[in-house]
Amino acid sequence: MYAELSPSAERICQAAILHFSEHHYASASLNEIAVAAGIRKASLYAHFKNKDELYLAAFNRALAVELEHVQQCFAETPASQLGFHYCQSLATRYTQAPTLRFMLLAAYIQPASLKVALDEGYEDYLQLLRDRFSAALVTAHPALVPHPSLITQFSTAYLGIVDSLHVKLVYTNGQEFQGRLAALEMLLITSLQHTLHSL
Amino acid sequence: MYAELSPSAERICQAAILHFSEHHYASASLNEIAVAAGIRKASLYAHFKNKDELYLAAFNRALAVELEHVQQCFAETPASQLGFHYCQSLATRYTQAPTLRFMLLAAYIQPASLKVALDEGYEDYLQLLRDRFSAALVTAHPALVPHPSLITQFSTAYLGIVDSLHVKLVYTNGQEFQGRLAALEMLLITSLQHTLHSL
Amino acid sequence: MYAELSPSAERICQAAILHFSEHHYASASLNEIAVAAGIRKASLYAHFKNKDELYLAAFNRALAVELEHVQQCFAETPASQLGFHYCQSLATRYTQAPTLRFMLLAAYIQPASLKVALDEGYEDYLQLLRDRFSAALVTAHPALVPHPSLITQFSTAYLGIVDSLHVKLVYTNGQEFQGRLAALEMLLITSLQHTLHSL
Amino acid sequence: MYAELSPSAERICQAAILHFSEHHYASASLNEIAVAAGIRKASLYAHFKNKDELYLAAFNRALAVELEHVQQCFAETPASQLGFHYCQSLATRYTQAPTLRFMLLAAYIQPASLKVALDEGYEDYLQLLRDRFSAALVTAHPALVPHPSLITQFSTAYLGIVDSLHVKLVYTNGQEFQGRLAALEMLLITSLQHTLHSL
DNA sequence: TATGAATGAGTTTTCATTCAT
DNA sequence: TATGAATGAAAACTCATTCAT
Repeated sequence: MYAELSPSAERICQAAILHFSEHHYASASLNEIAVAAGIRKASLYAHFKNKDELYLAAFNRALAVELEHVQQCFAETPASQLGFHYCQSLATRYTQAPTLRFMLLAAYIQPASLKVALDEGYEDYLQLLRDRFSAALVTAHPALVPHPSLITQFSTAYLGIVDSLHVKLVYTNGQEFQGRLAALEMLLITSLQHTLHSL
Repeated sequence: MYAELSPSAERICQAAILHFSEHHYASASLNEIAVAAGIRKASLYAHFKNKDELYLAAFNRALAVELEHVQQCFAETPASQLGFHYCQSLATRYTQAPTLRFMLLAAYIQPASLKVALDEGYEDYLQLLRDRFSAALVTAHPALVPHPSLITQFSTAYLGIVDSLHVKLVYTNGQEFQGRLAALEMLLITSLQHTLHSL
Repeated sequence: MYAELSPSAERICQAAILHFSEHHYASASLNEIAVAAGIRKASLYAHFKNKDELYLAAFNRALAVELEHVQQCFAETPASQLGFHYCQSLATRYTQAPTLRFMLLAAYIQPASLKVALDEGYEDYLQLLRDRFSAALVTAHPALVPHPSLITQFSTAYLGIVDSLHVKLVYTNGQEFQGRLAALEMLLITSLQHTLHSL
Repeated sequence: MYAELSPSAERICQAAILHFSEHHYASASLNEIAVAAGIRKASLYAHFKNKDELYLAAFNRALAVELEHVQQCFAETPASQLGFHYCQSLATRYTQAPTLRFMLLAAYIQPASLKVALDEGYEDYLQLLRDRFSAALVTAHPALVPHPSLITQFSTAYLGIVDSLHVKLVYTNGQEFQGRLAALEMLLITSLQHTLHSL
């Protein structure tokens, strides 16, 4: 997925993730990242060609961590939960994991030069979510198997719900998160029941 | 709602809205705004005390425009549409109206010094949406009137859907917007039918 | 001594004196002066050609006020006081009269373009002091009349004492002013006695 | 007394002393200092965090030089000179040593943010002068030892004389310096004789 | 006489990047 | 691999001055 890094580069990357989770690309300071990593600014360039490359490396690392978290969430819950365990995890994760904050920031506000690469990365994240949700959906409700368009529709809705929750986290630091989650979960569950009934 | 501006200040404000819709606060350039408005950088300061004040003035203008758009959308459609006409309008509006792009950017990524003012503004926007949706909901389905908690739940879900669509616009410039809208609309509609049935 | 000014110009001048007493030429702001005078910055130029001219006008006014104060001090005290009533007055005057603070600031720190004019003005002030002190000295001690060089020497010393007190005011806001005054007055008085004895 | 500086920082500091001796804090230009030191403006910030820090560093250096000069002057003259060798040295020193000009300017006109530090520095200078003068006084006239209040009074007067000479240097570039020095020295000497006689 | 608007020149400061060591 | 020093470019902001009204 991404290049192996030397221990020093790894340390820089961690500092960068933390910094980039609080300052978007343009207002992030390489100096602060370097100091946080225990080196001087000029030394960064021994590890990364420039700001773009460091940003990308940090993003890929953050992304990998979040992908792993998705995997775990879906692995440790029964299919009947339909991905809402992951939704539930987002609130505390957002406050505790800079990787999530960084990934969302990077997905929403991109420097033009990195737009393509960042979009692709975030698409990977969404695709994984879609796959896991779809799998859980058909496992929990095998009756849907003959209706792939319904599966698509519900998983598309699920992705929409996740993004909606992300937004709540980003712009209000999580207030009212639970209310929105409950309302949207209710929507999906009842809609699903309705749909299953009418099959 | 906001102070009247002189013609020059108005021109600057329009240029600022356009610029701020493409560059968040920290990476926006007063120089570029000035040039776009046909004046020199120093002349800005005859109209606005500093970057913060210009940003706020531009934000309030953009917000007013978006509030007006919400009003119109809900006014020109039957209640049975349940706010989905507004949702539908978002895709083209996002590409054509810098006011919407700016409002979203300002709501998601805020300079610390303006956080409170910007949050309040965006809350106004959300509150208006909630009010209009609730009104349409009870108009279209009077049976819900005795169940205020359901009204709250559906309108909370509606706001979540709107935010979710915003995100699709922001991070992919609208690709797959229609798919997400269809899926979430389906969710709400079927869930609503289900709920109405079981009353 | 200086041109008559219109009432508006007079008001500006007063505001300028106050402002210049707190900010030396280079860091003074015409805008602040204008606002303090109740007009806009551009209107200053209807009364004074530029910053230099306003500065000079204000200086000349301040100087005139201080000259008048010197006159009064010497007029209202017996010659035997030998100018120490004026010295004594300096401490409270410095805190209360912006004219004194401005005159000293302008005498010590001058913009190159006004050096000559300001120096001349301050020389007038010193010359007046010298004249008054000399007059008092010969009045109090007629025995000195045949020794003009002694009169010169003592009045030169007196000017030195006044400047020394000014400095104490300028750089420590008057702490220890009384101590210095007492010490220098003692010096002059005993020296004078000694000199008179040996005539 | 103050931090050791790298050779480059030292060069910058020298340029700063020269510049600050001619322009007080607010009207000094970092650009001119940099150019005088043979570098570009931005490079200053590799050596000093900001204007304040550079100013303070330069001031401390200038102060140290002046303290050293005081030491030397008193060391190389017999006590009977009573500090007037130092007074004599001031005239040429003022024209030749930017350190003296800078120290006086910084003592009289201070940026608010540095007031405390600069005052302390200048107090050190005055204290050293007082100590040296007192020592010379009692060495030359042991009869004063039992009268500490007289010693205080004469040294206070001495400091007043030094300040008075400074002023002459500052506001007239030294014209009439000799006259003032002679007059004030006469004052102190005759007053001292008178006092000694009457013990 | 007053002023709103405009501006060129200047200010301090930050930053990503380079390069010799 | 690390870094001190240097720098061009850019940032926000201030100011004295001008000019049409």
